[in-house]
Amino acid sequence: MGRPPAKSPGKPLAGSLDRGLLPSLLGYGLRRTQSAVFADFAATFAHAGEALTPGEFGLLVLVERNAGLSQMALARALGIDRSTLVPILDRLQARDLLVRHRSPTDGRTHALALTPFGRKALARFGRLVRAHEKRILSGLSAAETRTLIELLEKVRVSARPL
Amino acid sequence: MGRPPAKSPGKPLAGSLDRGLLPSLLGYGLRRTQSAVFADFAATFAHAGEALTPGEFGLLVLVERNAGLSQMALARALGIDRSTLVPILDRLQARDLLVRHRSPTDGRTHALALTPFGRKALARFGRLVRAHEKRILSGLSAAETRTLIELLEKVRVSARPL
DNA sequence: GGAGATTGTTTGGGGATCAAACAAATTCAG
DNA sequence: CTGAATTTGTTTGATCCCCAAACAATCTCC
Repeated sequence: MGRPPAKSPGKPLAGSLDRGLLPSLLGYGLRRTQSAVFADFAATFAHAGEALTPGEFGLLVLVERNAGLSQMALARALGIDRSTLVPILDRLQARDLLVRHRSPTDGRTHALALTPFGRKALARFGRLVRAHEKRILSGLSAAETRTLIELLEKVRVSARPL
Repeated sequence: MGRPPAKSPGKPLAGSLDRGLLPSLLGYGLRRTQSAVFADFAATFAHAGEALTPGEFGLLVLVERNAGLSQMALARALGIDRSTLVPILDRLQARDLLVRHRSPTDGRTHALALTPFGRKALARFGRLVRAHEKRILSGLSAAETRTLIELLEKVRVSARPL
């Protein structure tokens, strides 16, 4: 069988693997960057003694800015199933960050809102997120940052609708 | 009960929610874009009657280009724990895409390799991935594509609390 | 009033992820 | 060479995310 010129057999060099075409793929770079950013987010919060995921932060911001919204509306905004949202809200509610009020106008829905404690916590979280963003963007100029966010949006609209 | 002609204060319009500062955050845009790209990837494969995740594709490419590597080396390259890799390889092996050979030089390790069927399948997968990449990048010029991948890499370098 | 739709929840089924414990094999110290 | 330490793959246990289907409570519309 036509074998390429013999390489050192057995042990591939630690750390440096042949990634083939992967580095040229946007999807690959996106996934790796996302993973690194997520890790930086987690580290930023852990260092401050807080615990929160990017998804939870986004959810809290949405609830703060749209007080009284229903779980269905929130699930739709997050792009997840309404049944997926239930345990997430359970956890946030157990942490006293938000509450499910009964809607006075529609007995089926829950009106979501931050607790006073949740509002204070979110202000704290927001400061951590800004510090985190500042760090991951420290290698980019303001113009590059704008370009990056803009290009990501362009990609998003070209991808198939969910 | 007459239905109110105007919007009552509780109901935000479907789809348009106040996202506050989220759209200005790179992490948020990254997460949403990643999600859309993932959905497009899945749709592309489903449309062709194939089933594969981006992670599985990356894994198969790594094994193809580095035949004989161990599970530890692969896990390290993927940035996941070696115990996480086990069920993933089980599934791929059950689909006859790859095999765990016994290493002749080190009885502890498994030498991973694609099966002949796996190589043929990966060639097919590669064509689907290129079509998928072409679509998600259809809104960008070649220069913009290069810029995007380059900026993502810059971010990855800055986000390194690992 | 009653049929049909909506909402939140529960249950069941996939997976992804890590940590800890283990057996088998290798490497290393003495 | 022999026993201790390390490495590798696996199993188990714990969270977590995701969806689909079924269900009761509630609302809407005819």
